[in-house]
Amino acid sequence: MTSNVVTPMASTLRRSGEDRRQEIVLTVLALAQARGVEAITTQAIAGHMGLTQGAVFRHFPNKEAIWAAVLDWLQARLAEVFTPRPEATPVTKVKCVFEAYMDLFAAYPAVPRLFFSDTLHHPYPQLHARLQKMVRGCEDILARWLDEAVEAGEARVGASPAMAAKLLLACIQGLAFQSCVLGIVADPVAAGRQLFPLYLAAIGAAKECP
Amino acid sequence: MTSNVVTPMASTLRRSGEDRRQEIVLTVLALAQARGVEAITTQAIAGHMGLTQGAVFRHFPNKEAIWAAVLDWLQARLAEVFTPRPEATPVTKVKCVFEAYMDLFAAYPAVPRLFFSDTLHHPYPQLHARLQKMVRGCEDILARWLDEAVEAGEARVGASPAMAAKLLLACIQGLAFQSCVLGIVADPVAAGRQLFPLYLAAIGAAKECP
DNA sequence: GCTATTAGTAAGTAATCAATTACAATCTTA
DNA sequence: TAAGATTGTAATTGATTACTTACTAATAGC
Repeated sequence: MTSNVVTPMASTLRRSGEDRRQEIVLTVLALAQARGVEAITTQAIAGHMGLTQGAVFRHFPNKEAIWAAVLDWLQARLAEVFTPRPEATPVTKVKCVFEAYMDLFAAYPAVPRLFFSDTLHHPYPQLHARLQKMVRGCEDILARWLDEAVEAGEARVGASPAMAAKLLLACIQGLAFQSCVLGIVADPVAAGRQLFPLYLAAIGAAKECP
Repeated sequence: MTSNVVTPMASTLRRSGEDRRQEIVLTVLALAQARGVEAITTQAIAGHMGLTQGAVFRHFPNKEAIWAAVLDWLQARLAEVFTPRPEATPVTKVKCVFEAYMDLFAAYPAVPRLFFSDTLHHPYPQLHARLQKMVRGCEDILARWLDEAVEAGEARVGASPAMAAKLLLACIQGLAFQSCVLGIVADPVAAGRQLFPLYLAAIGAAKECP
C-alpha cells in the first residue's frame, strides 16, 4: 500500500516563479484597492491567488521583498508616465505628464493608496528612501521642462521652475488623494481636464496646448 | 496580616478620565509621527503614557473610539484654520487659510500622516465618511470666498470657483504629503510662502495681499 | 528516462494584536 | 465617614500575524 497521508496538489495549476511574482504584485494592487493597504497580509494574497499562505514565501523571502517588487512595478509605470512624445514643446510635455498621471490613477486607484500609506514609509527605511528618490526625480524632470518652457517663451513663471514643478506635483498628489483615497473625486481624468488650465495660468502659459 | 498578593498602583498618578482621553489623543499624534500610524497599538499608547495596556480601555470602549476622538481633535484644529479675521478681503482669507494649514503641518506633522493613512479610511466606513465630509466642507468654504473674490474683482478665475477651491486644497494636500509623509520638504511654511504666489497667478489675483 | 530543481501543501512556530476579566486603590459625594 | 463610581493593575483570551519546517508533486535539463 502507498502512504495515504494526504493528496496534495489536487487540481492546483502550477506556474513559473516569474509568473507568480507578477501575479502577487497585481494581487497586492487589487487588495490595496478592495480592502485597504493594511489588510494586505500574506494570507490574503495567497487566498486571492488560490494558494496556501506558505506558497507566497516560495517567491519572496519576506514581506519587504513583496513591497519592493510592488515599487518596481510602480517605478515602471512612472517611467511610462514620463515618456511624452519627444517632438512636443516643453509645456505640452508637462501637460502630457499630468494627463498620464490622471490616466494612471483611473486605471490603478491603488497606486496613490500605496504611495500615501505609512506601510511603505515608516517600517521600511529603504522603501521610504526609494519613494523619496522617485518623487524627487519626477520633480527634476518637470523642473527641467518648465525651465525650457520659460526660455522658449512658452511660459513666464513668477517663481523658480523648481517651485512650479513642486506645485504641479503637489496638485497631482492632492488629486490622487481626493480621488483614490478619499473618494470625493469620481473621475480624476475629468477633474484634471478642468484643473490643468488653472495651472497653465499659474505658470503664465497660453490656454490652447495642442 | 493583610493580603500580600501584590502592591499595585504604587506611584502611578491617577488622573481624571477627561484628562486621560486628551492624553491618549496627543499620544496617538506623537506615535503617528515617531513610529508611523500602523504602529499605534493600545500597548504602545499605554506604554507611552506609563500605564498598562488595559488602562486604555477604561477610557475608550474600543480602538475605533480612539480614532474618532482623534478626528474630533483634528476637526477642532481644522475649525481654527478656517477662522480668518472677518474684516479681511476674500483673497486674504484664502491666503490666511493656506498659511494656517502650513502652520498646522509644521506644528503637528502627524496630521497629514493620519489623514492619508488607510487606517482611518478602509476599516472604518464611518470615519471615512467623516473625513470626506470635512474635506468637502473646507472646499465649500474656500469656493464661497473665491466666488466673493471674483465678484469683488479681486480675482478672475478662468474655471469655476469650485475648481479653484479644489486646486488649492489639492496643493495643500500635496504639500502635506511631501513634507510630513515623504519628507522631501523641510519647512512647509517656507515652501508655502514660495508656492502661494503661483496660486494667486492661477486665480488671476494680485501678488500683494496684505 | 533519470535526476535536480522548483512550486506547491500542511502544519506549526513565536509574537503581537484588541479586548476581557477579576480585583484593588482612589476619588466623590451624600 | 460610609458607599458607590471611577481609574488603575495583572493576567488572560482568542484571533491573526509573518515566517519556518518537513514533505510532495511537477517540471526542466542532461
